[in-house]
Amino acid sequence: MDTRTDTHQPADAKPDPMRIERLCIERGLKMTGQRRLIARVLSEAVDHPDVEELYRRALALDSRVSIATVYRTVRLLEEKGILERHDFGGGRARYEATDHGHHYHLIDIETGKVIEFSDAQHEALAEAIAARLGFRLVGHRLELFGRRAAPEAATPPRRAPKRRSGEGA
Amino acid sequence: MDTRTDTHQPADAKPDPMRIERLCIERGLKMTGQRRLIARVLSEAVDHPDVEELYRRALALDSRVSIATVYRTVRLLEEKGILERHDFGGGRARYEATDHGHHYHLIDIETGKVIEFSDAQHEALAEAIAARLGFRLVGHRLELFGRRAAPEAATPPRRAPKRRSGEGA
DNA sequence: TTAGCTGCAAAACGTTTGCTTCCCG
DNA sequence: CGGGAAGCAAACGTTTTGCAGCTAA
Repeated sequence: MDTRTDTHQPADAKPDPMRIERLCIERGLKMTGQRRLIARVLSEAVDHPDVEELYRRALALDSRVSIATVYRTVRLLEEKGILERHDFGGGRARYEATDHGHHYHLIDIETGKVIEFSDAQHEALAEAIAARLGFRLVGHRLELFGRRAAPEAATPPRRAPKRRSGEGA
Repeated sequence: MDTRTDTHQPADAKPDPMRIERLCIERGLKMTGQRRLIARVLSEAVDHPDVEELYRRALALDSRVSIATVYRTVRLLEEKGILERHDFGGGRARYEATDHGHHYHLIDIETGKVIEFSDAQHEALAEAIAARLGFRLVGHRLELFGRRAAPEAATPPRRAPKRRSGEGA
């Protein structure tokens, strides 16, 4: 992790459509057709889709999946440490593969877009704070909520989510 | 906010049982019996109770409240900026008064206990990162998940919450 | 062969809401 | 008095689950 605070959203995309499947096999998971399908959708995602979005993408490739299986699978993969669950508000959990390094999120409160960034300085600070409090850091998350800075003109209005602060995949 | 990373959980407790009610009146809210009751429970809380816990505490003082009112009230107070909602995992929202300064949370993953701390250095860093990404920081949250450091002997086992990573108020 | 996965529909969960009655201001 | 608040129960949207049948290993 570098000191530079760099964005890498659709930038360095996921080149390998079998990344996740490989991870599943590594952890000894039985690979069924639908798991392979969901794994592929996850491998190709460069965003933070929720279950419904994953289901939609999976259906587009093969209609023989049910949303219950998507739920069961993301849960399984989360338990196996392959996926990370996020709650960015909006009431639904959103997922992301854990295999592209630890990073943080900046949520654009106007558009709901999530920007990823990493920051070594912050990493160190978190570690230091935990130590000072007498803890060994196991995990941490930093979420910034911001508005695009001045330069731009006005920004388009936003639709209100059911409740909470949310966005949409 | 000072540079020192200091804990202040049950430490500087809430001395004034009418703090929240006063804030409500300041913002022009109509004060009913149940709002006063809920405000009092909130004023006395030194933790991060969820709605059910608030309801339980309120009931103990006066049985003439319904959980629907608790829900409506926390939502109202959140909109008014008097309360802050947190999602520490566990599937239910947890609340905390906003009137004791911006701070962060360290969640002890063994016990589920939440420790509050503030850190000016981190505050500045968050601001800087947002600026670097071209955003004006509107809000941010930092959550550390840790395990009590070595010195202690073994730590007691944990009960598993329904799902997610959660804890309990 | 069989442990374990899938689909379906129903249940569970936290939370919101429609409606009527009640009360604060 | 009038507008907003409370209580109840029903509705909601997301997620989990029981069960019967199917499938990877």
